[in-house]
Amino acid sequence: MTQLDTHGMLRGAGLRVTEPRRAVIEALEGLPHASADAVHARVAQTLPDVSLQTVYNVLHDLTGRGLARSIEPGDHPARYELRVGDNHHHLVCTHCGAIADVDCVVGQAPCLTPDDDHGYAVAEAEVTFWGLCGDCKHAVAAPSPVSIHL
Amino acid sequence: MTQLDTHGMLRGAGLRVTEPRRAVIEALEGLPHASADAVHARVAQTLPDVSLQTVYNVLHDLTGRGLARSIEPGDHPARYELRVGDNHHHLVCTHCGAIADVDCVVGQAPCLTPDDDHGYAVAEAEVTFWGLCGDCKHAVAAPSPVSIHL
DNA sequence: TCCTTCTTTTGAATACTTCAAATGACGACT
DNA sequence: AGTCGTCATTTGAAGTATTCAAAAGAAGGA
Repeated sequence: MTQLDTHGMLRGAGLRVTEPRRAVIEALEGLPHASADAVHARVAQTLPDVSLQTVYNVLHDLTGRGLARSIEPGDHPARYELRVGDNHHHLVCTHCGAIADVDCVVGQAPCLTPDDDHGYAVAEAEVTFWGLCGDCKHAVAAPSPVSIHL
Repeated sequence: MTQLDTHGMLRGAGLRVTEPRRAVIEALEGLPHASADAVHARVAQTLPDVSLQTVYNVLHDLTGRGLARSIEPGDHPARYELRVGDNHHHLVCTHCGAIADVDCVVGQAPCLTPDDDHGYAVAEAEVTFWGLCGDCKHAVAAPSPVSIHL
């Protein structure tokens, strides 16, 4: 099990060390690609009084300081992950919103560049693969007779 | 100016031909990458009684029948475009949300196919380039003294 | 022209996220 | 160890983009 130095992470980023913040980081470690709501539920297991608003605040602080990254897939709620700095992309399930990491086999940062930047100062290339995850693949393709009558 | 056969487009897709629908298609022709709100404003110039709800309905119908495509960039409102069927990507301004088309990307092909699909049935690879558009590049980098005191 | 079905309207509701003011706690400094 | 200023958290509400639902209206095949 990777030992997280939550204290060092926070202090190194210039943030005060508090229980809610440590708990959010640990939640993200256990739940990669978790939504704010999922993080809140996980944090509540050990710190029942931490509000959802605080989770949003913390996630905002973490992403602002580069300790976390937010993923905003289309119409699904935002997800958060601790993997920052490495160049990886995501597989997103169009049905349930589940996310899996895809490592960029070509290695270094933006593996793609536009042929015409239209005057934009391009900072990042984001690749999202849309599809059905293992569970939804079966659920959607072959719904049980019961589920039809919902 | 390209003459749009709105009647043929709608009938060909199995949709009834109505003024609001023709107006939405024409709005998208004049405003590529427009938001629902922007489409509504444009439509209202000729058909003031068309509601925003109707615009949402029409956009939903058009995307459902493959006549239009929706782009959902992070936390910006959804945008719509008539360009469908060709494989192109987008440049999105992180500051104002402006969108420009990118016809093709140069770089390593492996990035457009996941090395490990994690059991997903991948349907599409979407590439989004994030950056600052021409206007925002200057506005953000060198704000005028006046704007600082807002 | 009639009639069925699809569209549009109106009004409200939802989900996710952010804003704001007051209370509370971290930690730099003494 | 104690003080104090600044930053965090809580509480409660507001906001934005979008969707739901029921009733009235229009398209177009027979």
